Amino acid sequence: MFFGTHRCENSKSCAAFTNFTRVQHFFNDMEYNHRKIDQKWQSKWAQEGTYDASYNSDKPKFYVLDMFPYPSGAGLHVGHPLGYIASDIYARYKRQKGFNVLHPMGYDAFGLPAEQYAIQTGQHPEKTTEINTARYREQLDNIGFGLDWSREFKTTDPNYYKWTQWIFIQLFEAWYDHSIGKSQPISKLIAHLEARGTEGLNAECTEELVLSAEQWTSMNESQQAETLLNYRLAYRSQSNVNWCPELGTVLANDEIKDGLSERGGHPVTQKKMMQWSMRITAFADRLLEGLDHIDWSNSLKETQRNWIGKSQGASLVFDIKDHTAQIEVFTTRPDTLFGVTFVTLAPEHELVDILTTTGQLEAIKSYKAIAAARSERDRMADTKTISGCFTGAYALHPLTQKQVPIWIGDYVLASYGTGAVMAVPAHDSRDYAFAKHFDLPIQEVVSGGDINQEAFDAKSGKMINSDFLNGMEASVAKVSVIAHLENIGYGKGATQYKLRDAVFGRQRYWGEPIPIYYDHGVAKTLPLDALPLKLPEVDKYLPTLDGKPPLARAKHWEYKGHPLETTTMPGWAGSSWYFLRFMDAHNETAFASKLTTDYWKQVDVYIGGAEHATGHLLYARFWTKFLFDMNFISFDEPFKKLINQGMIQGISAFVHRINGTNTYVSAGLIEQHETQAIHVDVSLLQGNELDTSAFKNWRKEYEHATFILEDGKYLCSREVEKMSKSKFNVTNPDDIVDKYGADVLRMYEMFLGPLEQSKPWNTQGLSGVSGFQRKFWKLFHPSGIFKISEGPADKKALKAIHSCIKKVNEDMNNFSFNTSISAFMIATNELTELKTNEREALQPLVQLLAPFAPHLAEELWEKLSGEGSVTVCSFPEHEEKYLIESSKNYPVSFNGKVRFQLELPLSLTSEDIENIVRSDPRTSEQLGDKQVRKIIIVPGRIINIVMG
RNA sequence: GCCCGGGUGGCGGAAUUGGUAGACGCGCUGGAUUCAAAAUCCAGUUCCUUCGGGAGUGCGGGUUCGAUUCCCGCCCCGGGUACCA
Repeated sequence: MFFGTHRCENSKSCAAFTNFTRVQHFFNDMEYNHRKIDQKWQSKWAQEGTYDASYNSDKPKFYVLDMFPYPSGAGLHVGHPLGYIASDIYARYKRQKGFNVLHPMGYDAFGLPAEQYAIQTGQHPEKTTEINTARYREQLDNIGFGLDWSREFKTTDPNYYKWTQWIFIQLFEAWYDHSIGKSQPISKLIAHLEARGTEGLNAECTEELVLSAEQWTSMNESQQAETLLNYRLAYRSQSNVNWCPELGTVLANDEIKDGLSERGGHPVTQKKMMQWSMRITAFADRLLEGLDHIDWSNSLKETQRNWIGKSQGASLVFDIKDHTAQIEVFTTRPDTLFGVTFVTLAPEHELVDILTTTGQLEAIKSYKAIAAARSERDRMADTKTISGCFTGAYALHPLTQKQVPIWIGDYVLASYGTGAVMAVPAHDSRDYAFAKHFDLPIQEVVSGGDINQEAFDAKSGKMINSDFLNGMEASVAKVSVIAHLENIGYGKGATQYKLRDAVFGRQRYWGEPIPIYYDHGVAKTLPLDALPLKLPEVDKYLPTLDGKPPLARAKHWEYKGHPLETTTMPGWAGSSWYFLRFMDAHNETAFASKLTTDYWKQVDVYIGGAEHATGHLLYARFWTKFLFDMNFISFDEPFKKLINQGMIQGISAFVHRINGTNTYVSAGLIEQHETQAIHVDVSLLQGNELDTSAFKNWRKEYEHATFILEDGKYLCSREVEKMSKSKFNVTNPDDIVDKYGADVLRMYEMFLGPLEQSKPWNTQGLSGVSGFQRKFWKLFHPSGIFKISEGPADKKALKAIHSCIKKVNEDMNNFSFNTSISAFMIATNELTELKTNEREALQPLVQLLAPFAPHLAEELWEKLSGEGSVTVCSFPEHEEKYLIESSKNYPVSFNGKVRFQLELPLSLTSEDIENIVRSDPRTSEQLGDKQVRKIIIVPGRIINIVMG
């Protein structure tokens, strides 16, 4: 030991000695100086552009991408970088494996929080976005990511959203041709209409139109424009929104709490509004089918499948007594048609007002008002409250001509299917509950259940009470009914999707302006040279007094004298194609050149949260397929492999205030009092113990707090929650980096648990990883000074290293980084014990560790005089010859319970093993007076003796 | 409600996918070192136990020589649910 010769003679000189040792630590290698080393390598990487990618390379390409962050005002907490660390490790691994790696980063910066903040403070969202992104960048840089920052952009950069707007225009100028299963330019549709009208047209549309060529050509410009909107992929139509009259704006479900606006607590109602939408439903089948060819988790694919919600059944119509109109319904159970005892319409259904009889007018009107006050989510979730109202009208059963009452009920949603259902209470639970509640008849048509007790929803059984279907199996009846309906002209087989067209317009300021102007009411797109259409200045970020969106406040919001569109694009617009922009981030003449998109192609590995399963991930697939159809890119899925990282949760701390007092009682004593739990900042705690004086200083309201202690301490109760500033349970990565270094943060985040799982953050655990790194460093500095031996390494050491290499390689492919880190710890512990110091053993370990702890690895690599940067050295592969075992310590079980161990050579056959086990004295001891009934031997695994 | 995850010591988690449950780390306990503390090192640490054992992977069943792992039925927690990102 370096300090072994120094002896402390008396207490006075000892203080001096302590100071001396600290100075010594600083000046030699004994302690790993993370501040110095992190800084050294981070600036070197930045200087040399170590992570900048280039598309012309003879190496194979590999594209690693993170779901880019929304830069919130709170800055990053330790939960945010989890996915970035994982992707960084993988990108570095791929680089060491000889790939040309693209790993960029940017910001998804449009969105509500910045707008809300702007409304509150009057500060321009651009300004706060600027501040927030700068802070994010600083925090990200601290962690030592191997990111290509030369490609950085924000979705709010006009140079970026210019191309978001351009893609919108391409969507506007396109339609979907089902006869070839592709998007097509609108000019082809116009040519078709001119030549043949709608004859032979198989296009995705809002409403099925029948037009002759003459009818089309005789239309005026605005009629033609209106007609084309029926087909365009970006189009305008009426759709339902949450309208808050007091705020004069549309609200997200997220902004509504218990039916009232979160801001101000005003009532919210459902309202129809003219809105820009995207015809994503045209792509439903391809979005479904494409899932079979991408490497995403089954759960995620399943979520998308359910969201798309393809169901097969029949579409049929009911005549209405004394009306010419018909009610169209979609059903997945046409076999149960004879069991229809009523028809239910969504309260918003367009026929409701026409059908309602005078006697029912008042009742229907007030029910509609009640239904409008409920959000769609409430209506779906609440299956216990049953409500509805009879319209007074009757529908005629298409097969029996029997009259069935027409009801409205809020369990039927206007946005799903046709907004009307044929109710078969005997075989559908929701219909059953409705029928029971309103005492409507229930007619059984499939045998097998007990309809007095509950609906029989099973899709199999024999048909009864169903005329010509009687005796058939339900699945056969289904086919038979559809054929019959087609014959009589009352229906046909149909496929229905739950997926709805995506509403694209937002009544907001902080989004991309939609590049549309209105020429005498006709929507027209801006020419390319007018892009980007920049966000205008406004006096306030609020709607106008007459309820128009904030952009309507802008002066001269017009193009060549024509008014511009005032809604903006949703958050998902910019994030639907950003992965393409990273391939060619500074292109001024195209969203990205074909050359670069052809080279980088899909994202090979995409990492992000599961909360984007149906939003972002579906829209990005949709836009990719569209751009593929239009030949702008040559692949039709954006993300080949996708990993969902879990959340890092915070462990919140609570103090317990005795109700109505300013006295706080320690957690163990709360049962004796009536208390309220209050969040307290976790930084005020040491373990679970509260620093009461720090608490008093924390906030004015606690200045005069008094405490009831237990064992002289004030203990807080703890709870795992989402990590969030408002819960005072956040940990800032900067603090960890400062105290332990970037590599410790990186490794600890990975060590916490499986990447895909949620797990709570516990700062105490850092010392484990930190200890590992010191130990690892010490292998190279056995007596405080760097030293490496050149001779051959011990056999045991080589075995330890090669099993570590093997494990890490396996884990790398499964993204199982937590187990890699324990493998590193195990190897380091063993090598420490073996006092291993040979290059043969230690150098590969540095190469292996480089993706996880790049700063430490670079420093050691330099000391080892490795060639170039460790970031491009090869990644080690294990050699089996070091791992071969000759014997196995068998567990010997009796009836499944392990009773003793038996060390045996692995070369033995089952018979040999059986003979040895039978003759072992411990076996007869275990057997007692029982007989061996069977012996199960799995060579290399276990021995189990069944006795009895 | 519906859809998708998850549940293993005091805590985060591991377990070759049916074969010794609790690797690795934290915490805790004891010891060494120290005037003392930090750091470091060593030992122990699922629970119960009459020290022979017994129980044990959310709960209740089942399949199997053997189940954390497979099957059936529940309970609890997290995410999504179409204008949060």
